[in-house]
Amino acid sequence: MKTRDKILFSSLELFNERGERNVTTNHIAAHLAISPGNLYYHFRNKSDIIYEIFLEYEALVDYYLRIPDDRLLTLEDLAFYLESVFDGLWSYRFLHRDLEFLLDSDGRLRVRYRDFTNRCLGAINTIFAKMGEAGIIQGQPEELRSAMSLNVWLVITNWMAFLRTAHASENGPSLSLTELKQGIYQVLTLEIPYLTPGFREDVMALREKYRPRLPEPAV
Amino acid sequence: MKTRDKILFSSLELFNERGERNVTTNHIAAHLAISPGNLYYHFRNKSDIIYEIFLEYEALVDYYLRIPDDRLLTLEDLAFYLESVFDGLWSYRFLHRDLEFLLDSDGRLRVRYRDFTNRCLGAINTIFAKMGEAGIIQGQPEELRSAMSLNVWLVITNWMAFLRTAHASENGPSLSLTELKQGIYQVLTLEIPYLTPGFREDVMALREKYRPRLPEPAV
DNA sequence: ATTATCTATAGATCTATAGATAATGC
DNA sequence: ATTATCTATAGATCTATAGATAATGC
Repeated sequence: MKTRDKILFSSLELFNERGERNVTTNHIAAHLAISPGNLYYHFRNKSDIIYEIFLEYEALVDYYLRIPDDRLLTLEDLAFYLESVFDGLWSYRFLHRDLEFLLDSDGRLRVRYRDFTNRCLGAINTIFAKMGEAGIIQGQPEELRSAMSLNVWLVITNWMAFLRTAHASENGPSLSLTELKQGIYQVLTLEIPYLTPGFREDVMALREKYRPRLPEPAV
Repeated sequence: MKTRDKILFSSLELFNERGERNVTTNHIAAHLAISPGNLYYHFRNKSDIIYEIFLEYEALVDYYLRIPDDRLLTLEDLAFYLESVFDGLWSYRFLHRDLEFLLDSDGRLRVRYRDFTNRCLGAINTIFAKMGEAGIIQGQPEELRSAMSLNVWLVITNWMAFLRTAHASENGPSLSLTELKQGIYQVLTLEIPYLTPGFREDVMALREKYRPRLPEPAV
Protein backbone atom coordinates (compact mmCIF):
# COMPACT_ATOMS: atom_id res chain seq x y z
CA MET A 1 0.00 0.00 0.00
CA LYS A 2 1.22 3.47 -0.78
CA THR A 3 2.04 5.77 2.10
CA ARG A 4 -0.78 8.08 1.17
CA ASP A 5 -3.30 5.25 1.42
CA LYS A 6 -1.75 3.98 4.62
CA ILE A 7 -2.27 7.42 6.12
CA LEU A 8 -5.95 7.39 5.18
CA PHE A 9 -6.39 3.87 6.48
CA SER A 10 -4.66 4.46 9.80
CA SER A 11 -6.37 7.78 10.29
CA LEU A 12 -9.78 6.17 9.91
CA GLU A 13 -8.80 3.46 12.33
CA LEU A 14 -7.51 5.88 14.94
CA PHE A 15 -10.40 8.31 14.50
CA ASN A 16 -12.92 5.52 14.99
CA GLU A 17 -11.15 4.12 18.00
CA ARG A 18 -10.28 7.28 19.88
CA GLY A 19 -12.38 10.01 18.33
CA GLU A 20 -11.10 12.54 15.82
CA ARG A 21 -10.60 15.11 18.53
CA ASN A 22 -8.16 12.88 20.37
CA VAL A 23 -6.05 12.06 17.32
CA THR A 24 -3.41 14.51 16.08
CA THR A 25 -1.27 14.36 12.98
CA ASN A 26 1.58 13.35 15.28
CA HIS A 27 -0.40 10.36 16.49
CA ILE A 28 -1.16 9.26 12.98
CA ALA A 29 2.49 9.55 11.93
CA ALA A 30 3.68 7.75 15.06
CA HIS A 31 1.16 4.96 14.50
CA LEU A 32 2.57 4.43 11.01
CA ALA A 33 6.15 4.91 12.18
CA ILE A 34 6.70 7.69 9.69
CA SER A 35 7.78 11.25 10.37
CA PRO A 36 5.26 14.08 10.72
CA GLY A 37 7.08 15.75 7.84
CA ASN A 38 6.27 12.82 5.63
CA LEU A 39 2.61 12.97 6.57
CA TYR A 40 2.54 16.65 5.65
CA TYR A 41 4.14 15.83 2.34
CA HIS A 42 1.03 13.80 1.43
CA PHE A 43 -1.66 15.93 3.07
CA ARG A 44 -1.80 19.62 3.78
CA ASN A 45 -3.48 19.07 7.13
CA LYS A 46 -5.88 16.93 9.14
CA SER A 47 -8.92 18.45 7.44
CA ASP A 48 -7.68 17.18 4.09
CA ILE A 49 -7.37 13.67 5.43
CA ILE A 50 -10.89 13.84 6.85
CA TYR A 51 -12.26 15.19 3.60
CA GLU A 52 -10.83 12.26 1.66
CA ILE A 53 -12.22 9.80 4.17
CA PHE A 54 -15.61 11.43 3.88
CA LEU A 55 -15.53 10.97 0.10
CA GLU A 56 -15.06 7.23 0.66
CA TYR A 57 -17.98 7.16 3.07
CA GLU A 58 -20.17 9.09 0.70
CA ALA A 59 -19.40 6.76 -2.20
CA LEU A 60 -20.11 3.73 -0.04
CA VAL A 61 -23.49 4.95 1.16
CA ASP A 62 -24.49 6.16 -2.30
CA TYR A 63 -23.65 2.69 -3.53
CA TYR A 64 -25.71 1.00 -0.82
CA LEU A 65 -28.72 3.19 -1.45
CA ARG A 66 -29.10 2.50 -5.16
CA ILE A 67 -32.72 1.86 -5.98
CA PRO A 68 -33.89 -0.52 -8.69
CA ASP A 69 -36.12 1.20 -11.21
CA ASP A 70 -37.19 -1.87 -13.14
CA ARG A 71 -38.91 -3.86 -10.41
CA LEU A 72 -40.75 -3.62 -7.13
CA LEU A 73 -38.94 -3.55 -3.81
CA THR A 74 -38.90 -6.67 -1.70
CA LEU A 75 -38.46 -7.28 1.98
CA GLU A 76 -34.96 -8.49 1.19
CA ASP A 77 -34.21 -5.08 -0.30
CA LEU A 78 -35.41 -3.43 2.86
CA ALA A 79 -33.26 -5.68 5.03
CA PHE A 80 -30.28 -4.99 2.78
CA TYR A 81 -30.70 -1.22 2.98
CA LEU A 82 -30.87 -1.30 6.74
CA GLU A 83 -27.95 -3.67 7.19
CA SER A 84 -25.79 -1.78 4.74
CA VAL A 85 -26.44 1.64 6.13
CA PHE A 86 -25.56 0.53 9.63
CA ASP A 87 -22.45 -1.21 8.32
CA GLY A 88 -21.42 2.06 6.74
CA LEU A 89 -22.11 3.98 9.92
CA TRP A 90 -19.96 1.52 11.80
CA SER A 91 -17.00 1.70 9.44
CA TYR A 92 -16.92 5.48 9.52
CA ARG A 93 -18.35 6.01 12.95
CA PHE A 94 -16.01 8.85 13.90
CA LEU A 95 -17.66 11.09 11.31
CA HIS A 96 -21.00 11.49 13.00
CA ARG A 97 -19.36 11.93 16.35
CA ASP A 98 -17.63 15.22 15.67
CA LEU A 99 -19.55 16.19 12.59
CA GLU A 100 -20.50 19.71 13.60
CA PHE A 101 -16.95 20.67 14.39
CA LEU A 102 -15.65 19.08 11.20
CA LEU A 103 -18.14 20.99 9.09
CA ASP A 104 -17.35 24.24 10.89
CA SER A 105 -13.67 23.78 10.12
CA ASP A 106 -14.05 22.91 6.46
CA GLY A 107 -16.45 24.73 4.18
CA ARG A 108 -15.92 22.25 1.35
CA LEU A 109 -16.99 19.42 3.61
CA ARG A 110 -19.96 21.42 4.86
CA VAL A 111 -21.41 21.85 1.39
CA ARG A 112 -20.63 18.29 0.41
CA TYR A 113 -22.20 16.86 3.54
CA ARG A 114 -25.33 18.92 3.13
CA ASP A 115 -25.80 17.60 -0.39
CA PHE A 116 -25.08 14.09 0.81
CA THR A 117 -27.77 14.38 3.49
CA ASN A 118 -30.30 15.63 1.01
CA ARG A 119 -29.47 12.77 -1.32
CA CYS A 120 -29.93 10.27 1.50
CA LEU A 121 -33.23 11.82 2.50
CA GLY A 122 -34.33 11.61 -1.10
CA ALA A 123 -33.35 7.95 -1.24
CA ILE A 124 -35.23 7.13 1.97
CA ASN A 125 -38.24 8.93 0.59
CA THR A 126 -38.09 6.96 -2.64
CA ILE A 127 -37.71 3.71 -0.71
CA PHE A 128 -40.84 4.53 1.25
CA ALA A 129 -42.69 5.33 -1.96
CA LYS A 130 -41.58 2.09 -3.55
CA MET A 131 -42.49 0.10 -0.45
CA GLY A 132 -45.93 1.58 -0.89
CA GLU A 133 -46.02 0.45 -4.51
CA ALA A 134 -44.92 -3.01 -3.46
CA GLY A 135 -47.74 -3.14 -0.94
CA ILE A 136 -45.43 -3.51 2.05
CA ILE A 137 -46.68 -0.31 3.62
CA GLN A 138 -49.71 1.80 2.90
CA GLY A 139 -49.20 4.65 0.48
CA GLN A 140 -48.76 8.01 2.17
CA PRO A 141 -49.21 11.58 1.03
CA GLU A 142 -45.90 13.09 -0.03
CA GLU A 143 -45.76 15.42 2.92
CA LEU A 144 -46.13 12.74 5.53
CA ARG A 145 -43.62 10.61 3.69
CA SER A 146 -41.03 13.40 3.78
CA ALA A 147 -41.49 13.93 7.48
CA MET A 148 -41.25 10.19 8.09
CA SER A 149 -38.11 9.93 5.99
CA LEU A 150 -36.54 12.67 8.01
CA ASN A 151 -37.43 10.86 11.23
CA VAL A 152 -35.84 7.71 9.89
CA TRP A 153 -32.69 9.68 9.13
CA LEU A 154 -32.68 11.24 12.61
CA VAL A 155 -33.04 7.87 14.28
CA ILE A 156 -30.34 6.26 12.15
CA THR A 157 -27.80 9.04 12.60
CA ASN A 158 -28.43 9.43 16.32
CA TRP A 159 -28.60 5.82 17.38
CA MET A 160 -24.87 5.46 17.86
CA ALA A 161 -24.61 8.62 19.93
CA PHE A 162 -27.40 7.24 22.10
CA LEU A 163 -25.55 4.00 22.66
CA ARG A 164 -22.34 5.77 23.50
CA THR A 165 -23.81 8.33 25.84
CA ALA A 166 -26.77 6.71 27.50
CA HIS A 167 -26.25 3.04 27.33
CA ALA A 168 -22.60 2.69 28.08
CA SER A 169 -21.29 1.44 31.37
CA GLU A 170 -19.01 3.36 33.70
CA ASN A 171 -16.07 1.41 32.38
CA GLY A 172 -16.18 3.47 29.27
CA PRO A 173 -17.91 2.96 26.00
CA SER A 174 -17.24 -0.24 24.18
CA LEU A 175 -19.54 -0.39 21.28
CA SER A 176 -20.14 -3.40 19.07
CA LEU A 177 -21.55 -3.73 15.60
CA THR A 178 -24.25 -5.97 17.04
CA GLU A 179 -25.42 -3.27 19.39
CA LEU A 180 -25.30 -0.73 16.63
CA LYS A 181 -27.56 -2.83 14.47
CA GLN A 182 -30.19 -2.78 17.16
CA GLY A 183 -30.86 0.59 15.63
CA ILE A 184 -32.69 -1.35 12.94
CA TYR A 185 -35.22 -2.34 15.58
CA GLN A 186 -35.84 1.34 16.25
CA VAL A 187 -36.14 2.22 12.58
CA LEU A 188 -38.62 -0.55 11.94
CA THR A 189 -40.60 0.62 14.96
CA LEU A 190 -41.33 3.76 12.96
CA GLU A 191 -42.92 1.74 10.20
CA ILE A 192 -45.14 -0.52 12.28
CA PRO A 193 -48.33 1.55 11.99
CA TYR A 194 -48.07 1.68 8.23
CA LEU A 195 -47.53 -2.01 7.54
CA THR A 196 -50.11 -3.75 5.40
CA PRO A 197 -51.70 -6.94 6.71
CA GLY A 198 -49.99 -9.00 4.02
CA PHE A 199 -46.48 -8.02 5.11
CA ARG A 200 -46.97 -7.15 8.73
CA GLU A 201 -45.89 -10.49 10.09
CA ASP A 202 -42.74 -10.68 8.00
CA VAL A 203 -41.60 -7.18 8.85
CA MET A 204 -42.27 -7.76 12.53
CA ALA A 205 -40.17 -10.93 12.31
CA LEU A 206 -37.36 -8.97 10.68
CA ARG A 207 -37.58 -6.38 13.41
CA GLU A 208 -37.51 -9.04 16.07
CA LYS A 209 -34.08 -10.16 14.87
CA TYR A 210 -32.63 -6.87 16.05
CA ARG A 211 -34.36 -6.60 19.38
CA PRO A 212 -31.83 -5.67 22.07
CA ARG A 213 -30.79 -8.78 23.94
CA LEU A 214 -29.63 -7.24 27.16
CA PRO A 215 -32.23 -5.51 29.28
CA GLU A 216 -31.92 -1.74 29.22
CA PRO A 217 -30.65 -0.25 32.45
CA ALA A 218 -33.48 0.23 34.90
CA VAL A 219 -35.43 3.42 34.30
CA MET B 1 -23.29 38.48 40.51
CA LYS B 2 -20.45 36.60 42.10
CA THR B 3 -17.41 35.84 39.99
CA ARG B 4 -18.10 32.14 40.21
CA ASP B 5 -21.57 32.62 38.76
CA LYS B 6 -20.28 34.99 36.13
CA ILE B 7 -17.87 32.31 35.03
CA LEU B 8 -20.68 29.78 34.68
CA PHE B 9 -22.84 32.26 32.83
CA SER B 10 -20.19 33.40 30.40
CA SER B 11 -18.99 29.89 29.81
CA LEU B 12 -22.46 28.78 28.82
CA GLU B 13 -22.78 31.75 26.53
CA LEU B 14 -19.43 31.15 24.85
CA PHE B 15 -19.93 27.39 24.61
CA ASN B 16 -23.31 27.87 22.95
CA GLU B 17 -22.02 30.46 20.53
CA ARG B 18 -18.73 28.93 19.49
CA GLY B 19 -18.88 25.31 20.61
CA GLU B 20 -17.18 23.97 23.71
CA ARG B 21 -14.26 22.73 21.68
CA ASN B 22 -13.45 26.24 20.50
CA VAL B 23 -13.58 27.84 23.93
CA THR B 24 -10.62 27.59 26.31
CA THR B 25 -10.31 28.70 29.92
CA ASN B 26 -8.27 31.63 28.59
CA HIS B 27 -11.17 32.72 26.40
CA ILE B 28 -13.59 32.59 29.27
CA ALA B 29 -11.30 34.62 31.51
CA ALA B 30 -10.62 37.15 28.76
CA HIS B 31 -14.33 37.50 28.05
CA LEU B 32 -14.93 38.36 31.70
CA ALA B 33 -11.80 40.52 31.89
CA ILE B 34 -10.43 38.48 34.77
CA SER B 35 -7.13 36.64 34.97
CA PRO B 36 -6.86 32.95 34.18
CA GLY B 37 -5.51 32.53 37.71
CA ASN B 38 -8.74 33.88 39.09
CA LEU B 39 -10.78 31.48 37.01
CA TYR B 40 -8.73 28.58 38.34
CA TYR B 41 -9.31 29.82 41.86
CA HIS B 42 -13.02 29.13 41.36
CA PHE B 43 -12.88 26.00 39.21
CA ARG B 44 -10.31 23.27 39.02
CA ASN B 45 -10.67 23.02 35.24
CA LYS B 46 -13.01 23.28 32.29
CA SER B 47 -14.63 19.92 33.05
CA ASP B 48 -15.73 21.25 36.42
CA ILE B 49 -17.41 24.22 34.79
CA ILE B 50 -19.19 21.96 32.34
CA TYR B 51 -20.30 19.64 35.08
CA GLU B 52 -21.93 22.49 36.99
CA ILE B 53 -23.64 23.73 33.84
CA PHE B 54 -24.93 20.24 33.20
CA LEU B 55 -26.44 20.15 36.68
CA GLU B 56 -28.41 23.30 35.84
CA TYR B 57 -29.62 21.75 32.60
CA GLU B 58 -30.61 18.55 34.33
CA ALA B 59 -32.60 20.40 37.00
CA LEU B 60 -34.35 22.47 34.36
CA VAL B 61 -35.41 19.49 32.27
CA ASP B 62 -36.45 17.49 35.32
CA TYR B 63 -38.58 20.46 36.30
CA TYR B 64 -40.17 20.71 32.87
CA LEU B 65 -40.96 17.01 32.74
CA ARG B 66 -42.91 16.77 35.98
CA ILE B 67 -46.05 14.75 35.45
CA PRO B 68 -49.31 15.40 37.30
CA ASP B 69 -50.51 12.32 39.12
CA ASP B 70 -53.91 13.64 40.17
CA ARG B 71 -55.45 14.33 36.79
CA LEU B 72 -55.46 13.36 33.14
CA LEU B 73 -53.08 14.94 30.65
CA THR B 74 -54.41 17.55 28.27
CA LEU B 75 -53.28 18.77 24.90
CA GLU B 76 -51.98 21.87 26.65
CA ASP B 77 -49.74 19.65 28.74
CA LEU B 78 -48.40 18.05 25.60
CA ALA B 79 -47.72 21.42 24.01
CA PHE B 80 -46.01 22.58 27.19
CA TYR B 81 -43.75 19.54 27.36
CA LEU B 82 -42.66 19.98 23.78
CA GLU B 83 -42.09 23.73 24.01
CA SER B 84 -40.20 23.44 27.27
CA VAL B 85 -37.93 20.64 26.22
CA PHE B 86 -36.90 22.51 23.09
CA ASP B 87 -36.38 25.69 25.12
CA GLY B 88 -34.06 23.74 27.37
CA LEU B 89 -32.21 22.27 24.43
CA TRP B 90 -31.75 25.76 23.06
CA SER B 91 -30.42 27.27 26.26
CA TYR B 92 -27.85 24.53 26.72
CA ARG B 93 -27.32 23.65 23.11
CA PHE B 94 -23.57 23.21 23.36
CA LEU B 95 -24.06 20.12 25.54
CA HIS B 96 -25.48 17.85 22.89
CA ARG B 97 -22.97 19.04 20.38
CA ASP B 98 -19.87 17.66 22.02
CA LEU B 99 -21.54 15.25 24.36
CA GLU B 100 -19.51 12.18 23.57
CA PHE B 101 -16.23 13.91 24.16
CA LEU B 102 -17.47 15.52 27.36
CA LEU B 103 -18.59 12.17 28.75
CA ASP B 104 -15.32 10.54 27.77
CA SER B 105 -13.40 13.21 29.66
CA ASP B 106 -15.45 13.12 32.83
CA GLY B 107 -16.62 9.89 34.40
CA ARG B 108 -18.87 11.71 36.88
CA LEU B 109 -20.68 13.39 34.04
CA ARG B 110 -20.95 10.11 32.15
CA VAL B 111 -22.80 8.38 34.96
CA ARG B 112 -24.94 11.40 35.66
CA TYR B 113 -25.89 11.84 32.04
CA ARG B 114 -26.77 8.19 31.65
CA ASP B 115 -29.14 8.39 34.60
CA PHE B 116 -30.58 11.62 33.25
CA THR B 117 -31.30 10.01 29.89
CA ASN B 118 -33.01 7.08 31.53
CA ARG B 119 -35.10 9.44 33.62
CA CYS B 120 -36.13 11.35 30.50
CA LEU B 121 -36.99 8.16 28.67
CA GLY B 122 -39.09 7.11 31.65
CA ALA B 123 -40.88 10.45 31.61
CA ILE B 124 -41.62 10.24 27.89
CA ASN B 125 -42.91 6.74 28.41
CA THR B 126 -45.20 7.87 31.21
CA ILE B 127 -46.43 10.78 29.13
CA PHE B 128 -47.34 8.36 26.35
CA ALA B 129 -49.14 6.11 28.84
CA LYS B 130 -51.06 9.05 30.27
CA MET B 131 -51.94 10.33 26.81
CA GLY B 132 -53.41 6.91 26.26
CA GLU B 133 -55.43 7.21 29.47
CA ALA B 134 -56.63 10.64 28.40
CA GLY B 135 -57.77 9.19 25.10
CA ILE B 136 -55.47 11.39 23.02
CA ILE B 137 -53.68 8.41 21.55
CA GLN B 138 -54.56 4.74 21.48
CA GLY B 139 -53.16 2.66 24.30
CA GLN B 140 -50.07 0.68 23.31
CA PRO B 141 -48.40 -2.41 24.69
CA GLU B 142 -45.53 -1.47 26.98
CA GLU B 143 -42.93 -2.73 24.59
CA LEU B 144 -44.06 -0.64 21.66
CA ARG B 145 -44.41 2.35 23.94
CA SER B 146 -40.78 2.01 25.09
CA ALA B 147 -39.51 1.79 21.56
CA MET B 148 -41.61 4.79 20.57
CA SER B 149 -40.36 6.80 23.53
CA LEU B 150 -36.83 6.06 22.54
CA ASN B 151 -37.54 7.23 19.00
CA VAL B 152 -39.00 10.46 20.36
CA TRP B 153 -35.82 10.97 22.36
CA LEU B 154 -33.64 10.27 19.34
CA VAL B 155 -35.55 12.75 17.20
CA ILE B 156 -35.48 15.44 19.89
CA THR B 157 -31.80 15.14 20.68
CA ASN B 158 -30.73 14.90 17.05
CA TRP B 159 -32.88 17.61 15.55
CA MET B 160 -30.45 20.39 16.28
CA ALA B 161 -27.51 18.50 14.83
CA PHE B 162 -29.55 17.96 11.71
CA LEU B 163 -30.26 21.66 11.38
CA ARG B 164 -26.66 22.57 11.91
CA THR B 165 -25.19 20.01 9.56
CA ALA B 166 -27.69 19.51 6.81
CA HIS B 167 -29.84 22.56 6.65
CA ALA B 168 -27.32 25.29 7.13
CA SER B 169 -26.20 27.51 4.32
CA GLU B 170 -22.63 27.89 3.16
CA ASN B 171 -22.38 31.12 5.10
CA GLY B 172 -22.10 29.11 8.25
CA PRO B 173 -24.68 27.91 10.66
CA SER B 174 -26.95 30.51 12.16
CA LEU B 175 -29.58 28.69 14.08
CA SER B 176 -32.70 30.24 15.54
CA LEU B 177 -35.03 29.10 18.28
CA THR B 178 -37.84 29.15 15.75
CA GLU B 179 -36.06 26.69 13.51
CA LEU B 180 -35.22 24.54 16.47
CA LYS B 181 -38.84 24.31 17.46
CA GLN B 182 -39.70 22.90 14.07
CA GLY B 183 -38.43 19.75 15.72
CA ILE B 184 -41.85 19.62 17.37
CA TYR B 185 -43.31 19.03 13.93
CA GLN B 186 -41.08 15.99 13.59
CA VAL B 187 -41.93 14.66 17.03
CA LEU B 188 -45.64 14.98 16.44
CA THR B 189 -45.20 13.21 13.11
CA LEU B 190 -44.27 10.15 15.15
CA GLU B 191 -47.61 10.22 16.93
CA ILE B 192 -49.91 10.68 13.95
CA PRO B 193 -50.79 7.03 13.42
CA TYR B 194 -51.77 6.62 17.05
CA LEU B 195 -54.07 9.60 17.40
CA THR B 196 -57.67 8.91 18.31
CA PRO B 197 -60.41 10.40 16.11
CA GLY B 198 -61.53 12.72 18.92
CA PHE B 199 -58.15 14.43 19.20
CA ARG B 200 -56.71 13.94 15.78
CA GLU B 201 -57.71 17.29 14.42
CA ASP B 202 -56.41 19.25 17.41
CA VAL B 203 -53.05 17.52 17.45
CA MET B 204 -52.67 17.99 13.71
CA ALA B 205 -53.41 21.70 14.20
CA LEU B 206 -50.77 21.89 16.92
CA ARG B 207 -48.30 20.17 14.63
CA GLU B 208 -49.13 22.55 11.84
CA LYS B 209 -47.95 25.49 13.94
CA TYR B 210 -44.42 24.15 13.76
CA ARG B 211 -44.29 23.26 10.11
CA PRO B 212 -41.09 24.60 8.57
CA ARG B 213 -41.82 27.85 6.76
CA LEU B 214 -38.98 27.84 4.33
CA PRO B 215 -38.88 25.11 1.75
CA GLU B 216 -36.20 22.53 2.40
CA PRO B 217 -33.29 22.69 0.01
CA ALA B 218 -34.06 20.76 -3.14
CA VAL B 219 -33.50 17.04 -2.80
C1' DA C 1 15.37 14.83 -12.13
C1' DT C 2 11.70 13.72 -9.39
C1' DT C 3 9.54 11.84 -5.60
C1' DA C 4 9.54 10.47 -0.91
C1' DT C 5 11.26 10.79 3.56
C1' DC C 6 13.59 12.47 7.71
C1' DT C 7 15.54 15.86 11.18
C1' DA C 8 14.92 19.75 13.64
C1' DT C 9 12.48 23.42 15.05
C1' DA C 10 9.78 28.00 15.20
C1' DG C 11 5.73 29.63 16.67
C1' DA C 12 1.36 29.24 18.64
C1' DT C 13 -1.55 27.69 22.12
C1' DC C 14 -3.36 25.93 26.38
C1' DT C 15 -3.44 24.24 31.20
C1' DA C 16 -2.49 24.84 35.63
C1' DT C 17 0.17 26.48 39.37
C1' DA C 18 3.29 29.30 42.61
C1' DG C 19 3.70 33.28 44.87
C1' DA C 20 2.63 38.10 45.55
C1' DT C 21 -0.90 41.47 46.42
C1' DA C 22 -5.41 43.43 47.18
C1' DA C 23 -10.02 43.35 49.23
C1' DT C 24 -13.19 41.87 52.69
C1' DG C 25 -15.18 40.31 57.04
C1' DC C 26 -14.88 39.80 61.71
C1' DA D 1 -7.41 36.14 58.99
C1' DT D 2 -9.65 34.85 55.08
C1' DT D 3 -11.04 35.32 50.53
C1' DA D 4 -10.33 36.94 45.97
C1' DT D 5 -7.42 38.41 42.47
C1' DC D 6 -3.33 39.23 39.61
C1' DT D 7 1.39 38.43 37.52
C1' DA D 8 4.36 35.45 35.57
C1' DT D 9 5.58 31.29 33.91
C1' DA D 10 6.82 26.15 33.44
C1' DG D 11 5.66 22.47 30.92
C1' DA D 12 3.13 20.13 27.56
C1' DT D 13 1.31 19.88 23.14
C1' DC D 14 0.40 20.52 18.29
C1' DT D 15 0.83 22.40 13.56
C1' DA D 16 3.39 23.18 9.84
C1' DT D 17 7.53 24.19 7.49
C1' DA D 18 12.57 24.61 5.89
C1' DG D 19 16.22 22.21 4.45
C1' DA D 20 18.89 18.01 4.11
C1' DT D 21 19.01 13.30 2.53
C1' DA D 22 17.51 9.04 0.50
C1' DA D 23 15.05 6.38 -2.98
C1' DT D 24 13.09 5.90 -7.48
C1' DG D 25 12.21 6.39 -12.41
C1' DC D 26 13.60 7.69 -16.73
